[in-house]
Formats: sequence, C-alpha cells, structure tokens
Amino acid sequence: MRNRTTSTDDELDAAADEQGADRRLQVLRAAATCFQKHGFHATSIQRISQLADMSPGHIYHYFRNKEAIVAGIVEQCLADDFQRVERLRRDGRTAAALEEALIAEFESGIAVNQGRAALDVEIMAEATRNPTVAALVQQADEVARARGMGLLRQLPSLQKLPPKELAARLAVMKAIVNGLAIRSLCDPTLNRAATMRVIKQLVRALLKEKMV
Amino acid sequence: MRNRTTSTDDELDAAADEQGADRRLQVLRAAATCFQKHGFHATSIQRISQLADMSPGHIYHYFRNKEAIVAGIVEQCLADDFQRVERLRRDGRTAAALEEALIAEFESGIAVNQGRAALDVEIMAEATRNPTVAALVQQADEVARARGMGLLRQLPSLQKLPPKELAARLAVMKAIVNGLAIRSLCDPTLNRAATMRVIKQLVRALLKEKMV
Amino acid sequence: MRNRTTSTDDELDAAADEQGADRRLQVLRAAATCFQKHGFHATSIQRISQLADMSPGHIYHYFRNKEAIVAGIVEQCLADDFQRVERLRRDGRTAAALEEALIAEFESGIAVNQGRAALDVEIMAEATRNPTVAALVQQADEVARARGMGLLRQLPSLQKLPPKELAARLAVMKAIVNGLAIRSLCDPTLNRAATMRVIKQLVRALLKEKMV
Amino acid sequence: MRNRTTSTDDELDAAADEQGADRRLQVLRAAATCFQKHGFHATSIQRISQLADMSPGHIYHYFRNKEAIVAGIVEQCLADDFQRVERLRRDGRTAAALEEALIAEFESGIAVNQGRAALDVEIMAEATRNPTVAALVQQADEVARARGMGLLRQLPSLQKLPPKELAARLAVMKAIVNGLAIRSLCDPTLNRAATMRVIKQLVRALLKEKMV
DNA sequence: TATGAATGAGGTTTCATTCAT
DNA sequence: TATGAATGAAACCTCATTCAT
Repeated sequence: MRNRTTSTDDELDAAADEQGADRRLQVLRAAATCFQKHGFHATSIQRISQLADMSPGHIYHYFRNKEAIVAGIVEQCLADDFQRVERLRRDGRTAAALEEALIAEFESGIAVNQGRAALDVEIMAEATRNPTVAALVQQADEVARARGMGLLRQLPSLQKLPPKELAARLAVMKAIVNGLAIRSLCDPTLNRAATMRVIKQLVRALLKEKMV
Repeated sequence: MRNRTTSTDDELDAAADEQGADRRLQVLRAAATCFQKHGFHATSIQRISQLADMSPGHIYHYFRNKEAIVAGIVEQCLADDFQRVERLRRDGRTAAALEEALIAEFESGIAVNQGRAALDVEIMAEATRNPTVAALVQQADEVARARGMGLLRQLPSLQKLPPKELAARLAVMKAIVNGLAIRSLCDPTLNRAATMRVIKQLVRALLKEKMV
Repeated sequence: MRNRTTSTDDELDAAADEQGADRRLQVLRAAATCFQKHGFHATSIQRISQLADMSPGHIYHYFRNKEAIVAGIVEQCLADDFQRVERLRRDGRTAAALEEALIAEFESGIAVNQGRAALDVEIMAEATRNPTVAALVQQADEVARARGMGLLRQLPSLQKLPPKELAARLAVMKAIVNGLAIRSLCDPTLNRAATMRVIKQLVRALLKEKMV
Repeated sequence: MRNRTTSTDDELDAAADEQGADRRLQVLRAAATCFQKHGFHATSIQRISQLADMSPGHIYHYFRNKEAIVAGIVEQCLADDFQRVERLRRDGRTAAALEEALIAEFESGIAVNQGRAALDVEIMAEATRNPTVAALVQQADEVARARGMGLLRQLPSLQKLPPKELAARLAVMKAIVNGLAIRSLCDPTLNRAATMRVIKQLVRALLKEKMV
C-alpha cells in the first residue's frame, strides 16, 4: 500500500520518528531558553513557537498542553543532573580519584551556568505547587540519592558508617551544591576561589570516617 | 467631611496613617498567602482582594501595581531574615554562646516552614529575571553579609583570618542554610536529626582558625 | 462608612442588584438571539458581547462560562413553557373552558415563532449530550407533567381513568405539540387551518372517557 | 503504477470505484457515530479520521469540506426514512394491512434508537440555520409527503376526502411520530405500552372518513 | 490513493488596571 | 477611603484545511 519508493517501510518510519523527535527537541530547546529568561508562567506558547520556528498550533502536535512542555524541560534537567552522578561513578574508580572527582563536581556546581541555575530555581518553585513537577523532582532525587549512596559506599573510609549517617553526609553535600548555586545568584561578588578552598576542606572532612 | 469628633486634625491624620498602614499590611498578608500557594504569576489581584477583604480597585490605593505588591512581599521576607541575624548578634555575646546560637539557626533553617521555603524559592526565581526583585535581594544580601562578617569577627578564633577567608566561610554557611531548605523540599524523607549532627560538626570546623 | 448620599444602604444595594440583574438579562437576551440564529456551538462569546454591548471579558462577571449562559437560556425557555401551563390552569375553570384553552394552546403551538422553535430544537439537541441541559430539561418536564396531570384530572370525563391512561393521553398531547413545531420547520407549506381542524377532533377524543 | 494484475482497466476502475465508495461509507459511518455523540459542531475532522481509520487529509479526497460530510449524513438519514415509507407501501396491500403496518410504524417510532433520535434532532437544529441542510430536509420531506399521500389514498375510507384534509391528517400523523421521539428523549419514564394504546385509537380515527 | 505535518485564525477565558460613584 | 463594574489585551488551546511526500 505505502512504500512506493525503494526505501523500506521501516526506514521511512524511522526517518519520520527521527524527524518527529527532532521537531520535539526544537520545541524543548526553545522552551528551555524562554523559561530561563522569563520563567514558566511568563512564557507564552507564542514566544516558544517563534523561537522554535513553528506555528503555535503545531506545538500541540508534540505536547498535549503547556504543562507537558514544562514537564519535558524538567525531565531533561533532571536527566542532565543524573548524567553528572553517572560520570562521577565512571571517573571515581579509586578512593582518591573519587574524592578528586567529587571536589571537581562542587567546583562546577559553583561555576554553573547562570541560565541553568535560574532554570533550577524555577523548577523548585514550580515543584512547590505543581504536583506533576513535584513528583518528577522527588522521584529523580530518590534515584540520585540511591546512586550517591552507592558511590560513597565505595570509599573504604566510609564503609563502616551506618546508612543513616551516610545518608546525612550525602544530604549535606547535596545541600552545599544546591546552596552554592543560590549563593552565586544572590551575591555576584562571591569569591569562588576562596569559597572552593573552604569547601574542599569540608568535603575532605565529610569523607573521613570521623569527621573531626 | 472629616473631623466629625473633637480630636485635632493631627490626631486624625496619625490615626488615618496608622489605619492606612494596617490596610496595607492586610493586603501584604493576603498576598503572601496567595504567593505561597500559587506563586507570583498565578496569583491574581482578584484573589488577593478576596482574601484581603478589600475591593480590587482599592488595592491600587496602596500599591501602584502588582509588581509593587511583589516587591512589598520580598522586602518583608528579607526584613524577616535580617531580624534573624540581629537576634544572633543580640544572643551571641560570648564565643560559646554565638556558636550555640549559630547552630540553633541552622536547626531552624532545616525545620523551616514549608510555606516560607516555597516563598523563598519563588523570590529567588523572580530575582533571576525581575530587576527590581534582583536589586532588593542583592542589596539585602549585602547588608546581611556585612552583619554576618561583623558577627564572625567577634569570635577570637577567627580574628586573625584574612577577610577573604572569613567571607568565604560565611558564604559556605549561608549556602548550607539555603541548600538545606531546598533539600527538605526535594526529599521529604530527609532525616533531620542525623543531618543536624553532621552539620554541627561542619559548623564547629568552620569556626576554628584552622578548619582541620 | 459608605452611604455618603441621602439614599439608604438598602436602596443602593437594591439599585445595584437591579442593575446587575438588568445587565445579566442584557446578556441573556443577546445570547438568545445569537443562539436562535446560529445555535449554541456556532455562537461565540464575541458575538454575544457585541450584541449585548458589553466587553467579552465582562460577560464573565455575570456567567461563569459559556455553558452557564446556555443553561440560563434553557432555564428561561423552560420557565416560559411553564408559564403557559399555569395560564391554562388559570383560564380553564370549567371543563368546557379548559377544553377551549387547551385547543387554543395547540393553536399557538403550531403558529409558534420560528425563532423560538429553532431554540427549542437546539435545546433538545444539546440535551442529548450535555448533562446539565439534560437535567434541566427532564426536571422541567417532570414538573410540567405533574401540572398537566392535575389539569386533566379536573375534567369530569377523565376522573375515572387510571393514572397510567391519563399520563399516556397527556404524553400524546405533548407529543403532538412538539411534533407540530417540527412539522412547521420541515414543511413551510403546512396548511395550519386544516391541520388545526384535525387536531381539534383528536383533542376532543382525547378528553372523552372513551376515546372512540 | 496501477494495473499490476492481468485484469482489464475497466475491471480495475469498477473495483476502484467500489472501494472508493466503501471508503466514503467508512467516513460516513464514523461521522454518524461522532455526530450522535457530540453533535455536528463539536465533532472535529480529527475525531472522525481516527474513528474511520483514515488520515484527516485523505478525508478531503472524498468530501470537499466538513459541511459535505454533514450533508452526506443528512442525506443518509433522510434516505433511511424514505425506505420506511417504501416498506409501508410494499407491506400495505390491503386497507387492513396498511392500517396494521402504519401502527407498527408508530410503534417503531416510539421505540426508536436513542442515538438515531439524537441525530434527528441534531439535523433539525442544523436545518434551522444551514441552508444546505434545510433544503435537503424540505426536499426529502416533500417527497415523503407525496408518497404518504399516495399511500393514504389507497384506503377506501379516505378516497373521498379533499386533498387538503388528507394532507392535514398526514401532517398530524407525522407530527405524532416526530413528537414521540422527542417525548422519549425528555421523559425517560414514558410508559410506551399505554402510550401506544392511545395512539392506536387516534390512528384508527385518523383513517376513518369521519373521525368522530 | 494515502499520509500526517503544518498553518493560522478564532474559540473561551483570565487578568491587571481604570474609573464613575 | 472605598467599591466593583468595566475594559481589552493576551493567554491557552482547537480546528478546518492544505500540501509535500
């Protein structure tokens, strides 16, 4: 019936799917930019459609409604974060390497792209009232915590710690990363080098069996 | 028209002013509640007017526009934060007392009211794009940092540290407070007691001349 | 506080309410006209707002949404119908008078305003899928049937009939009225005089104890 | 391109036409279902295309626009109705048989499929404003009336009646059928058996030379 | 014959803000 | 000081229809 060219149906379908995925991404990219600049609620579908070079109506071909776009962006951000943890796991084979990688992670956290930090805060704000987003965030956080626990348990120095204590240390580390991003937003004069020196010492303490 | 009693005009004016301030507060309180629940952009003047028991038109007697209400809320939140630092200064006469007070501060930070945390995040999100709010936040942060530096310099153990180092430690402490609030929002399973034990140790380290 | 004029609060409130009701009616009248011409779904709020000489936004001051306007119109139509039955009750004191009044009713049914007939059909169509409208229609129909039964029971000739039989005769009479309106719409050549002669005979039969 | 088998072009064309007609019917069936459930205006081409298992674009191969689909449905319904009259003619060879058949017709009218009744009302509603539909309905009604007149004239008892009188009786009979359908929609408690008994007597009266 | 991506107008609804009273 | 009716722009979303393939 179909398939009047030499290419197979599968090839056509795959191409169509791929193009569909591309167009979808085009929307997500445009949305991410808009959301960074204006937030979720002050971004109109019109604006996204202009930046995505797609008619407003057609956006609804790929997303059921605006909230689905928001959810798409949130998912993407959370997936990016997850990639970071996975990279740590890959890079931190030995205890020393893991420590180095962890500290590098804090370093990149403090230097994080302003736009991305804005988006993170926007997501947190949305999570406090949009159940869909809240669920995505909490679920992603749970996965990330599990991975983080696995990571920390690799360190000989922490293997004897009770899980509660380990979880608490992880929580504090995550809090510092999150807090630093907010700090950079509040205080443009923040001295990153000096701050990192302090943080390194804290992280080293957090990775010892007995912190003090 | 006015002055139907025997009291003087001045008395009346003072009373009027006071009542005006009350009415203004009435709006701000209503707005704070709405903003916590729905965010700045999803809160309509109508909703505020209903909760404040005041006609929408009359709200514009006290606030030039919606942004002014937002600014009012932000100012109020920042002022509340400032009160906290001042209380620290009052309570922390001796080094030991200050240390205790500081740790208590972290404790209250982690247990912070969820609604208030939501408002804080909302403010941060707004600050990333609304210059008025950004200016308010940065200015308040600057004042708070100055006070915080003054506070830390009271401690004998920190008096010899160079200002840069002191500022970095303060930044990290603030980051931890901010980060913990976010943690509580992301992770409802967070074990507050265990987390506080870890934090206490970090804070003690941060208040020593040589951290390790 | 209020009440700076000589009129009382109650007078003001009443005036306000009355004006509000007037404006509401203004919308309903405009809507009825539009609905007659274009049906419920092809009538836009814009069109109503233009005919009602009111901004589209302000219509939502009086009606929660478009469906509420539809419901308002339906209620009004059903109430009008009910008035008709009540008038019958008032006019039909004696058996002969009731019979005359009933026949007059059929007469007016067949000559019914075309616009009104269109609206009736529209309502029936909407009732087949809109639960709100369906409920309104069925409820009104129930009340009207109860009144109609009361009316028929006044006739000496029908007093001995079992309720089922009485209800069936009423149903058939109502069916004829409804059906005639449809007939006029389908067949513009319908000879009303001749049709009425036939109907009169049927109605007389329906009002006898033994029809044949 | 075409003609991949050994069959002739003509055979192919016939097959193609037949398949084309099938595909067209496929659309009409899907549309009828949608129209029954949601009405003409609340039914989108998308919905029809999904139910018909055909792309929205391809629907326009068989129908110039949405109104043409509506017209197609209306035509089909009217043709169905016409079939009913023809069946009467076929079955009602003798006067007694015709009377029986007629009464059976009323019986089926009152028990009519709810979905079909909804579609009928929808058509009537559309006819009050859509000239295309109005023309179809009136034209079909004219044909049906002519056939009905022919039918009634077969009865010895009615042969002496003047055409006007005959037309009026026919009109009333049609009104009763239409009206009963509406009755069933408005009043789910309608007692069909009792109602039919009443109607039978009316029909008998209508088929006598002198009704009373 | 068949697809479904794409458009853009137009639908309903909300909202900040103004103004007569 | 206080009301709330009123506006009109702009938001989100749907839809009939077209067109490249």
